[in-house]
Amino acid sequence: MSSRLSPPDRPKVTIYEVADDAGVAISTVSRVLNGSKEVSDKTRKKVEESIERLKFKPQRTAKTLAKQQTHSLAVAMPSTTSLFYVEVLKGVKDTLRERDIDLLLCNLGSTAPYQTLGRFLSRGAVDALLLTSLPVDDALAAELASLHAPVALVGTRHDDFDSFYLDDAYGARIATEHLIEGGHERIGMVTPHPWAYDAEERIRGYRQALESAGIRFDPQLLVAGDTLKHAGYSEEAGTEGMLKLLALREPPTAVFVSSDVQAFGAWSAARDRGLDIPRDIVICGYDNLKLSRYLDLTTVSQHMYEIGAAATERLLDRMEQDSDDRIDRYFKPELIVRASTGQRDADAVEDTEEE
Amino acid sequence: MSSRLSPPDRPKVTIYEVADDAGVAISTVSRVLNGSKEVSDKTRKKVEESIERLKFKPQRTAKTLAKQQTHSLAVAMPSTTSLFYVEVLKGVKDTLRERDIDLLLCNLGSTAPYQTLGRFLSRGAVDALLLTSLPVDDALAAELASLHAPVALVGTRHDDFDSFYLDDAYGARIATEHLIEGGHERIGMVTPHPWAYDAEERIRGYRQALESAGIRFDPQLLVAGDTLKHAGYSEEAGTEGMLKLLALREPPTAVFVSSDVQAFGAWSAARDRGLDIPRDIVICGYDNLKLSRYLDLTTVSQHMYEIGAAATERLLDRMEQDSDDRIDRYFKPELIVRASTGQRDADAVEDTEEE
DNA sequence: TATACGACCGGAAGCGCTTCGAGCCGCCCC
DNA sequence: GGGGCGGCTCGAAGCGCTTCCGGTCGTATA
Repeated sequence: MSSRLSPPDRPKVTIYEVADDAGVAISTVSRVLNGSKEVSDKTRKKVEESIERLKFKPQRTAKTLAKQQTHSLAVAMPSTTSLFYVEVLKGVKDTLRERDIDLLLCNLGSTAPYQTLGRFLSRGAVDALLLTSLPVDDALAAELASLHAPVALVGTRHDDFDSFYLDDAYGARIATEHLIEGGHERIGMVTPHPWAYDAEERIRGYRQALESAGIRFDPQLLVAGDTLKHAGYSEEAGTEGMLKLLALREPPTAVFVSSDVQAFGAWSAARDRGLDIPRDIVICGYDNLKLSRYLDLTTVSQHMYEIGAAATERLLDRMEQDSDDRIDRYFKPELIVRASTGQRDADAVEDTEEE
Repeated sequence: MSSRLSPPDRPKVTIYEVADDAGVAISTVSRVLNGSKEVSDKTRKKVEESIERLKFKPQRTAKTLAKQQTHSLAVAMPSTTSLFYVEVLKGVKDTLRERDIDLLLCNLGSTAPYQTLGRFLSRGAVDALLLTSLPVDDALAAELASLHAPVALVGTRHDDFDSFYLDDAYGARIATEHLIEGGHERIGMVTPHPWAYDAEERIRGYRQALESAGIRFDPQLLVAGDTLKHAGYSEEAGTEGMLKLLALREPPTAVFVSSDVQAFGAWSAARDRGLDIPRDIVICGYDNLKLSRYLDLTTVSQHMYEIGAAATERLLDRMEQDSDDRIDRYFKPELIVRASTGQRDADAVEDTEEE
């Protein structure tokens, strides 16, 4: 237990040494560090020279304690490594670029997201929080409020916090309508276990579209994750869902899958059964992952990057000037038609890779 | 400028309140907090009750200052959002799970990775660093050493630091050999601008394989990123590279592409030209992204997840018990044969999604 | 019964920075 | 020439924890 927690022997050059060296008080050093104008040019110069000579680097942690600000922004997401969130994260990171703000990652596993988040927040070490996907109930709302730090919600919403979310119902509706326009009537849907708000919404959109077209909703055609071994937005879930649909006495001729990743799984399941896409069965995904283009997968674009960027922007604003009004903004998804639903590839938009 | 940097009015309950409430000294409270055994059961209980009653949460930042430890691990990578690094990150995160350690992300853009890293490190707020891909020169080595914190290198190596890297030459060699065994002699290669060590190595492996097979190396068949508009491991780079190869008087019949992402680009370029894969041209990628399975892309697996996990494990070990010996471990890539090189899909391994 | 010792706890000095109140000095004004 | 006013600087008091140093007991030992 007494493992030598090496008290690091960093050749600590502190603000005191600088002050000594420059022959001033530490408060003066602090002032030049922070660009206060209450310092004469002469002493400023002197201090700057000492800083340079001593290679002094102000220690972030001390400032943190003194100012009660951590200079960090946390992003909490169910799975940092899911392809979906990668896009959001990229939006965050790009708008954080060049800012002197640390990016903390918090992974809410899928098992106990609320506890994980709670534990993370109780460490009390963030100036702002971007929370994705997790539905905000009253308990969580209270916890978030008690942070006394700006919070932005992405892909979920709550009256008390800035919310940036998606019209999932709309997205599902335009996807389903597209399938209907393609002449399909038996349209299946594969969706994850709806522990998240968005899943419900997409189901709603799907049913709306069917209804408007006068197609009766057949419960058999709706495969939800909670009836499968694999839940969530995984490929395996997609595979399993598709197999279940194909096993029906009267299988669907078109399938709307709740995410591209699941769609990949569904796709390979169909292919393994010897089915040709789109000849024998058509598939429409959701998310518009960049890679979907290579499968020629029709899908729904969610502008995740933009959302991540917008939310971060807002957090930054509120970090330096808090405001009481709440943003409540939602993004409309967009249908991207490709070959997997029988249309010819008509990709106009080419998003450019910046990295 | 005098933007009200809201001095948060958090109902601060500190260790002092707890001490007051429990009728003990703050040092005792601290001892209870840290599970010191030098405290009687009676007082411990008393203190714990006060903590509970007051809902006291020790403030991480104060501890940080006092102990000179930040309880955080930073991961620095060229592009946090590249699909490649996502796997590494997942390995990191999974082994960090349940540990009371913050995960900081540092994005070295591709423009000025060294500066970006330098700036990040000078903030001096990490207990450990996992650095990927960036070649470590003497200046950087010195900088890293001056951190006085454990450092692990992934995908690059240096004598002074724990290194976990890949035998890129070997990976490229087995890929190329596979193509040769398929009866190909005109084998192209698409590689990014070699600002990274691995690119060179892969070129070396490619040439080795050709040489062993008695095939003359044709410079025309090697398309490097520095001759293209799009550099790096992007799809666009792959597309452009493939087009360049196809434009040759005598185009290759097989192409080894340095990354799966580029391979996707190359793939679609070939397809757009009306070429069938693998009938007209075969393609082999590198990385074994999960999604490559859906394109049936032959590729080379790099075990990125395992590497990320191993490196993190090591960092954690050294955080609590530093050691002077250096790990120098490299991982052998593995060829994954699929339909894109004319073989029938033989996927045995099914990695399971855990999230 | 005196001594030693260990368990337990309080006090106080940091950790390295920010910030506020106060002081000094030179200058302008009446 | 005295008072006042700014510009500039210093000193010291935090920020909320950790930890070392002693001190006070109660108990075991001679």
